[in-house]
Amino acid sequence: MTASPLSPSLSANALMIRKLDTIFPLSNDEKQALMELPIQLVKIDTGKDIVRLGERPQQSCLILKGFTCVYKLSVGGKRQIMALHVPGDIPDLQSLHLEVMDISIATISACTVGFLQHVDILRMCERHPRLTAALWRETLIDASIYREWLLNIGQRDSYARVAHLLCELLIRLRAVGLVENHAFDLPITQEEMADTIGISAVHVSRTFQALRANGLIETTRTRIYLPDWEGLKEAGEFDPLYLHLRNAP
Amino acid sequence: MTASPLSPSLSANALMIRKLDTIFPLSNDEKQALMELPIQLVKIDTGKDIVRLGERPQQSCLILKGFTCVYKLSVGGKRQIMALHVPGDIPDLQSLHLEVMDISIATISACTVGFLQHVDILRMCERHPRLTAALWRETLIDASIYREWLLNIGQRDSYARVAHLLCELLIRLRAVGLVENHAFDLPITQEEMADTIGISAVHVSRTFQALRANGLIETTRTRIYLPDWEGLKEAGEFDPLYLHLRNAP
DNA sequence: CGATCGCTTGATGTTGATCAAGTGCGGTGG
DNA sequence: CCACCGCACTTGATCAACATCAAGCGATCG
Repeated sequence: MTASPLSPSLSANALMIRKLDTIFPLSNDEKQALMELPIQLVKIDTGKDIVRLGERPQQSCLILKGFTCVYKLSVGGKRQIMALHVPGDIPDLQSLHLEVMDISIATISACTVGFLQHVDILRMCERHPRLTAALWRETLIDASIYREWLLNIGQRDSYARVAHLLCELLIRLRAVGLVENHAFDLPITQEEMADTIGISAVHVSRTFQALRANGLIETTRTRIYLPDWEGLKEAGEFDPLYLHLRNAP
Repeated sequence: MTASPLSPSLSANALMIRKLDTIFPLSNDEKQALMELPIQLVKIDTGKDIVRLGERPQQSCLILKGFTCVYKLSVGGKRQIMALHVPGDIPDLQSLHLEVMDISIATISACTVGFLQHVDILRMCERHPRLTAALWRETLIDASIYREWLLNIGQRDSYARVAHLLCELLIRLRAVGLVENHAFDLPITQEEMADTIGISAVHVSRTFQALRANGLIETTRTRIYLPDWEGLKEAGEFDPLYLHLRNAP
C-alpha cells in the first residue's frame, strides 16, 4: 500500500452521509455526528491489498474514489471476487464485529479511501443508537447482494450474469451521483469481471461482444454506456429490490 | 403453513443461547435476558414457505428442529438455494432492519420453529447493548457464509463443492450438538443439494458416488457419515475460519 | 519506440446439462 | 400383512456451454 496520508477532508464525511441516507433516513443530529467522525484519507495504487485474510484490523475503510474488490483464492490459486465496492461503500464494515478477516480487499483502480477507527464508530453508535441500525442495515444489504450474486452465478448463463452485474453497478453508482445518461466509468478488466461472475476472461470478451451486437452496451477503454436500459434489465433478469434503496429506482 | 401453535417452551430459549454462545461470549445477565425473550412455537410440514419474497414480517424465526432453506427463483423458474439453516439458526434475522424480504424461506424437512417478535428483540437489545453486537455478529457470519459459497460455486468443481458443503454442515451441526461420531441427519434431497451448489440433480448423484468410491462419505436414506474427515476437508478445500466460531474446531 | 497489458479470435477439449428409462425404498391403503 | 404407488435416486446416451490453449492485435506508457 503506497499510502500518502492527507489532511482530514470535508467531503469524506459528506459522501458517507450521502450514501447512508440512500438506505436509511438520517436526522440532522445524526448527520452532524457523522460529520464529526474522524476520517484519515489515504491514496492507494491499483492492484494493492488494503486488508488481507487473517488480519485483525482496528479500522474500516470508506471508499472515496475508485473501485475495490473483496476476494478469496481457492487452493488451486483461482480467484473469486465476492464483491465490488464503489465510492461511498465501506467494504470491511464487518470487521467491526468480526475480528479476523475472512477475506482480502484490494483496489482494482487507483483509489482514495478514508479510514474509520472502530473505537470512533462504536463511540458514535453508543451516542446515536439509530446509527447502529443504519450501519447494521448497510451490512445486511451487503449480505443481500451476496445472495443475489449466488443466484446470478448459480443459475444464470454468462450473458445474463454480465447484464445483471452491469445493471447493479449502474444503480449503485447512480445512488452516489457517478452516472450520467446511463454511462459511467468502469475501471475493471475483463479478467476481473471474469473472476467476479465465475467464467473465464475469454468468455467475458465474447459475452461483451454479444451484448454489443444486441445494442445493450457500448464500451470505450474505461467507460461504459447502457443505451437500452430496459433491454439490459430483461437480459439480466434485474430487479433492484435486493439493493433496498429508499428511493427505489 | 400448517401451523399448530404450542405453549411457550423452555428449550427454545436455551437453544438460542447455546448457539449464540458459540459465536459470542454471553454473560449470565445476557443469558437471563435471552431466557425471558418470548418465543412462540410452531410446527411446519416439509416443503412449506415460512416467509416469502416481498413480505414485511414483524417477526423472525428461530429453527428448533429440522432444516430450512433460503431461496430465490430466476425468471426461468430455476431455484437457487442461498443458505441452509439448522437448529439454533435464525434465517431471517435480517428482517429486523430490512423491512421487505428479498428472499423466501422454506422448510426442507418437518420443522419446529419459534417466532421472535421484532419489538421484543429490539427492546431486549436496548437494555443489553452487547446483545445487539451478538445478533449483528450473527448476521455478519451469515454474510461470511454467503461469501464462501460464492467461492465454492464460482471456482470449484462439483466434487469439491459437495465436499465443502458437507464439511460446513458437520461443523455447524456439531456446534449445536447434532453430530455423533462424524455422522448426522441430512434431510435434504439431491435435488435440493443441486439447487444449493448450482449443478444438476443427476450430477449430484454421480458426485455422491464418486465421494463414496473414494471413502469420503457413507449415506443411508436420511443420514450421512463422514469416515475420512481429513480427506473430505482436503477434497472440499475446507477451512472453518469463515464460520467465526469462538472455539474453532 | 519497444514492451507490456488487455483484449480479441480461432481451434479444440471437458465438465456438467439434459433427456429418457429404469430401480428400489417407504408409505399408504385395502 | 401385503400390494401398490410415488418419489428419490440411479444409469446411460447425447449435447451444449464454457474452459483452455495459443497466437495475434492495438493501445498506452515508460
